[in-house]
Amino acid sequence: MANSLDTIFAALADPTRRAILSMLLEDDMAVTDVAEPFEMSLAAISKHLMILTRAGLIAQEKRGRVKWCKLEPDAMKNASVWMQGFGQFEPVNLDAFERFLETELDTSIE
Amino acid sequence: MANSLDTIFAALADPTRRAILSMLLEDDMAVTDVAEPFEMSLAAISKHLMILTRAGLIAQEKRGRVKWCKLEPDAMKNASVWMQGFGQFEPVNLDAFERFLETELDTSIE
DNA sequence: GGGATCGTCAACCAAATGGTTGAATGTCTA
DNA sequence: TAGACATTCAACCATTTGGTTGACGATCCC
Repeated sequence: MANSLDTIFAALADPTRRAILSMLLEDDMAVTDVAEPFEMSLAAISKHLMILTRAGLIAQEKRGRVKWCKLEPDAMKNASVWMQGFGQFEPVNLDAFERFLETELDTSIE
Repeated sequence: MANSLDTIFAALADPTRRAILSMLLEDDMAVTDVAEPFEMSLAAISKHLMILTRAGLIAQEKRGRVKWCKLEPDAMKNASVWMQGFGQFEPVNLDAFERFLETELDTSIE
């Protein structure tokens, strides 16, 4: 089944894929542009994007020869609901979130 | 680093481990009792518990010959904050959460 | 002490994962 | 039409993962 917790959490477990999601938070991007900051091959990034797509975390739309990737934030909702059942967390702290993004990008883009 | 998003999401990606966390939501349990509803070996469950412990999602404490496992809900907080940055989700729906638990237990305990 | 119980360790195995390279496909543009 | 560009496919490789079994170290209790 698509959007299962299995595939969503597995997709999120990889730092490269989380970095890609963070990048897409800014704007939609073409595959080549997604791949640019990473040191791995374009084919590897293509595989990562396929995994994110199968998990429902992003959507890909081909226009001409360019395939655009955009965030699909609803897919994380199931997982988020599941997680929040385990504790009452403080209201979302967006400052903390932005610090996460910075350190994540620093450590995963290499 | 312990409690990194890598290890937390990887730990959550396995249905057996999520089922274990759901069971521990009810009460602390000994390793043998955790293993009881599953069809796999005790050694396999022991490995799963080690992965959950390394991720910081549970804590294990040995009293006598029995090792007690208890939920450590704070560890999910980082991951939850990270996820919520990607969208404004509705306030937590605990009914939906309980339905998740039921279907998850049905499909992962075999 | 001796036997049952609790849990882990070690060695092993099959399958999945994350990466590579090179060829192939499709599309734009001069 | 030819070439450049965007992306994926296919084959391959090393490592990790999730499971098994059997032996082992503690601990409880008679």
